[in-house]
Amino acid sequence: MSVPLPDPCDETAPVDEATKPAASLHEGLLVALRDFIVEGSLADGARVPERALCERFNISRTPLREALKVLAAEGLIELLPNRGARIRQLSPEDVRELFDVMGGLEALAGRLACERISEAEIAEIERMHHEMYRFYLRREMHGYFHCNQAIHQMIVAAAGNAMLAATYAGLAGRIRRVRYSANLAKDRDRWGEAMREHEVILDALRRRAGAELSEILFLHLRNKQKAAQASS
Amino acid sequence: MSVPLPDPCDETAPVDEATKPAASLHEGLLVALRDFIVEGSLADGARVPERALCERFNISRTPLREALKVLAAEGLIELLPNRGARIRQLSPEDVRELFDVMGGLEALAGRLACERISEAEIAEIERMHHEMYRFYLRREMHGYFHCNQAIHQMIVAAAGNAMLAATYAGLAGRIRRVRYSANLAKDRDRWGEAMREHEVILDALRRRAGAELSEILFLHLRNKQKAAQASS
DNA sequence: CCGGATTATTTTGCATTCATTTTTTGGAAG
DNA sequence: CTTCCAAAAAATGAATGCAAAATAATCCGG
Repeated sequence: MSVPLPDPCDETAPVDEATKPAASLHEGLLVALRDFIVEGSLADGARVPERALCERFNISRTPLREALKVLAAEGLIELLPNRGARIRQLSPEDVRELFDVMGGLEALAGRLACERISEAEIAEIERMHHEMYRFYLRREMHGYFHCNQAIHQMIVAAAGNAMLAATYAGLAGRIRRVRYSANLAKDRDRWGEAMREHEVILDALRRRAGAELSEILFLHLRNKQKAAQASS
Repeated sequence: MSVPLPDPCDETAPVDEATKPAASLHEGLLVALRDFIVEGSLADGARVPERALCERFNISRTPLREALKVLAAEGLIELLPNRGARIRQLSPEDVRELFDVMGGLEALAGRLACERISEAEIAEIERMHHEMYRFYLRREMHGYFHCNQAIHQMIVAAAGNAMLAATYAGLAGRIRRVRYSANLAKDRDRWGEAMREHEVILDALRRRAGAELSEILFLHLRNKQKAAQASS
């Protein structure tokens, strides 16, 4: 009774973020296709078979092509005029650049996180850190990487900046195809070094030393990049 | 003779970057539409008239809708299921977030620029700086802002990181609709302060003090944000 | 005269269709 | 047997068509 006119021009915020998954068919297709590509279902540099994907997702070419255009804008695929799409393969130089940008964004995340992170959030990151440490001691790569990614993700989330999170997620998706995992196996020293860096990161976060954390995070990513590059 | 089979999978690089402008109709439309929106031809929060734009650009709905999807992915517009697109209006919070992310990216740019910038590039930035100073002395806002943007752009370019440049450009496009210009007029102190900050930026760049420049640039953007916010 | 429901119009989303371009296939000449 | 060229086949880019949803307009009851 208090809202007789549900003003049709009032779509500013009411969209429930929790209901997002089922937003629309296009949105769903986009997510599905992105996953399909990021998961590595298509070979690196391979052409994207339009027709096959239409059958695979049971849709016509129109929505598929729309999704393809978006994915191209995101940098996951590239469009060759009159020749369709192909999985974009990142050159070593591209990967280097991506690592640096992600380093810059994580540095920013660290700084912002120090300004607003709660004790509870720090505690959660500490828990994850210790879990990661256990994996490190047992030399369990898979678990270690999972925790590692989770920690970095949590720092980004703790920054409380949606634009940052979105930008970061976009770049993370593009680099996911690059298997920079499994490289530590050949480089035990790097693994230990990374673990120590994480100790320092956590310490700076606890002290809420923004500038310091920012610096460490960037260098941490730089080191990660160097390690990945060396073993590639 | 050495290449009997022009391997159809070898489209890695030959695409001439200089010939890009006329890449394809879709690409052209995308640029045109983006400009059309960024330039402010559509009111903030207004619905995007699909049909009208089709006539405006003399194309059918299919390519237009593709472009719309891409623009939505870029964050310039938002898609309401079954209700079309509307110009995305940035909340003060969004703007705050954007400024921080751009600050983070410029901080990164400054750091990277210090690693690789040439004397010639520094000299060019210095020239622009002095030109900006002249505009400052004469209180010519328009020219001042032009130089200001050019300097920041040059620092990003000097970083020599295409991913960074692309990411930065994307965010810059989104914020262009926000008129944070003309705010210095009401705040002479901020103007002088900004000018002094630019002196420090240039100094750090000359000394190639990466971490220092990084810090200054981020804070410079923070101050810019505060000034914009205060006068809004 | 106003409010609410019903119908008509417009708009959106997707499928289908058409014109070009590209790629493949076939064949003939060298 | 290779190479070049031509025609067939397939794929791409864009326009049109059609069902469903949303918005606007109309009509009827109070």
